[in-house]
Amino acid sequence: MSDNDQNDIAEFGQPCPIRDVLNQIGDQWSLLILEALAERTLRFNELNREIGDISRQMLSRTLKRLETDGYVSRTVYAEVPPRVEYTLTPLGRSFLEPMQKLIQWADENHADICRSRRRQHEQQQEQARG
Amino acid sequence: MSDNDQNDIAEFGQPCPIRDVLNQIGDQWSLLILEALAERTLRFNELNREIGDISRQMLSRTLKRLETDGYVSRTVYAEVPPRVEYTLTPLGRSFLEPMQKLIQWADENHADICRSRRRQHEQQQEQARG
DNA sequence: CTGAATCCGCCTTGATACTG
DNA sequence: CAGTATCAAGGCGGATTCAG
Repeated sequence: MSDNDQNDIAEFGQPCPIRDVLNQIGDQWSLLILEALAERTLRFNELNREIGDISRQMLSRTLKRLETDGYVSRTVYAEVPPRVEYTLTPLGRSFLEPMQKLIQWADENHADICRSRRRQHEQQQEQARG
Repeated sequence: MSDNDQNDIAEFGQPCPIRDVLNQIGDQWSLLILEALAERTLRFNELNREIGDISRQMLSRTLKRLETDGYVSRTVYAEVPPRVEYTLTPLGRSFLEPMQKLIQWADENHADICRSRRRQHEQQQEQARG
């Protein structure tokens, strides 16, 4: 598999930390999952219902990656029917602290961003007509 | 004209603020550009050199989107040869404040994440052999 | 110098169906 | 219940070329 050391960068992360982190959690679903798990431990299908519009496919993949990176821990109970619980690790929990600041910023400034988009869009329209 | 003419939701933003923001700046280059501009105002080719491994194509695209969203302002000087300067808007500057916290977190925890990846990877290797 | 336009490969994502 | 396998589609990013 990793017969050479060149693959290590690809497998174990870029040298730039923030780029690596953003690549991992900047996708469609990771943050939503982490926030859902911030409330409480959840099972697979509970997460599925909680998020609503995620497919089991993507939920499974994203959870696996979050687990690989150490944000989430996965516990399997030897029961019938099977039960698997997902919960935040300390790392995942600590990640949400700075992220909350960013979420707050997004909430406060999203309207401005949309306004800017609208304005730029209208200017382009005018230029197109002019 | 543009790469694609999308519908209003794509142009003016998703209803969820943080998802919208992350989709915009969570790409390969946006954050690097914002950080470069946090130091000082830069011209197009200065940015190109500063970042190093970005193509002019992507630099142009990303700058345009950052301008559209209001993070960056673009000033054209009527000179020969042409000169275009990019600088952060107040919005862009305010965005970097919470983002700095996240960058700091990434710097501090990146090693842990890589360690976790390595460990998970080795466990999978063992399971494959077992 | 500062981009825009075009073409193209890859990766992510989604839909669907199947397994234990 | 908790996933995995497979296939198809679209977006992202890169290389190259053209333009003002």
